[in-house]
Amino acid sequence: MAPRLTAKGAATRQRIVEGAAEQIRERGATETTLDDIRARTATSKSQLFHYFPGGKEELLLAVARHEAGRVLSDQQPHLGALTSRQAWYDWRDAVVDRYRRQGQQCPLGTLVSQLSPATPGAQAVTRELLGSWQAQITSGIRAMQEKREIPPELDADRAAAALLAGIQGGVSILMSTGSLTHLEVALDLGIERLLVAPAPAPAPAPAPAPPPR
Amino acid sequence: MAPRLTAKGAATRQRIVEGAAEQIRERGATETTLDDIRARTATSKSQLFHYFPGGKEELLLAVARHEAGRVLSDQQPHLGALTSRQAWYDWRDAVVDRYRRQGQQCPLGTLVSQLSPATPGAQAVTRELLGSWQAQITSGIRAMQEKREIPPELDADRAAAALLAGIQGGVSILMSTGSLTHLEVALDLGIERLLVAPAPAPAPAPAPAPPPR
DNA sequence: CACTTTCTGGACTTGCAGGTCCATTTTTTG
DNA sequence: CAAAAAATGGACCTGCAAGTCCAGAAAGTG
Repeated sequence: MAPRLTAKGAATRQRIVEGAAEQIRERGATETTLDDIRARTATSKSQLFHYFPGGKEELLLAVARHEAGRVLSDQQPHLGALTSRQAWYDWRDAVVDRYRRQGQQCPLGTLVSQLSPATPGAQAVTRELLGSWQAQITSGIRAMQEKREIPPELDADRAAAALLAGIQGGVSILMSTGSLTHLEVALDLGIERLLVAPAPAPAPAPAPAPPPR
Repeated sequence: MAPRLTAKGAATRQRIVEGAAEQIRERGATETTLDDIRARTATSKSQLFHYFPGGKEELLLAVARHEAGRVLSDQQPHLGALTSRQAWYDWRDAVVDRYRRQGQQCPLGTLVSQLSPATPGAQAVTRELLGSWQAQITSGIRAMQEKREIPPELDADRAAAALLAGIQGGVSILMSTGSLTHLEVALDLGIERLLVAPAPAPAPAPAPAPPPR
């Protein structure tokens, strides 16, 4: 079934995925045809189907995987080591920068929406991306809690989920309006909420009764 | 240019928009063809182009406007009167409920991504929706500040922007993974942050400029 | 150096969705 | 009620993009 690839074959396959990713970043997934990809990557129709027997859908899925990898790697090394206040601020800047550069193109967004709502493959890719992203934020929060830079009673999982949601929303607003401010605000306020109390002293905090719910 | 519509014509046009909206909610924008809409609304090809001379793009734009209206009206009356703690909690529930019911279909999301990234018309629709949404949150925050339920030094605009970003992100994660928890967490933590300090404030508090829009 | 497998080129087929056209019916208007 | 304007039905056209096919070149394998 799975034909083994030679070195040359692997290179071609790679070239196709990367070229398709570029094309999609520039023109959007719906606007991208197999012929566009063919032209840009200097390949023939048969090569496309040779490496992606499932046709366009399989190719798009491969591109989605490729782009998902980029999303996380573009945030490194900060995201992987959120162990100091400075690291958090650097990470924040890296995220803002990445999306400023990317502008209004959301490769992943358009991809998954093109792959129809709930293609199992597409869901798996986003699920994995979001899961890994959130896990790294969570462990950053835990690290800061151990250093007493974040209150230990805070629920790291929920805080990470909220922060990730803010980022996602900021990005999605960037896509649809072109404005970067929501992403910035979501990150700034989200991080500020975490790091605001550097209290090394677990002194008697006269916290008022927490609200219902 | 603009042919005046008779009562019958307006009704037909309306029927087309609503039928198209339903179809798109069920099957997604990319999967919806003019023939699907034709069949569902019992119209002919010429009617579609009679009422939407710009073809599919114009029709999709009209549907987008229609759906954008629904997004806000589904949050009323809570969103329009965030003037008590209870109103905020009710609003929160209304939002969660709306998207729980909607499930993994995001009419607007798929619509704007189908209308290509940055069609001016599509941008205008989302821009207006987000603007109005955020403005209503902002004035809710201001109202609570006047009642001393939210600290007056808090920047209402930024807080509203962050909250809206959280909601958007929660929805977008719901679309791609089917999980509602991020939306819930974003709302819960976002509101909690605002309402946490019910400080009754000292008497001679000089009223902070209450510029109610 | 045979010979097998993988890789490549590109012409061809196919289906379908968007869009056009015009004839006919219904409604409005004076 | 007659002329004009709007609404409707549905056949038809057209282009394009996905997918197929097969023949031939290149690369590995013994």
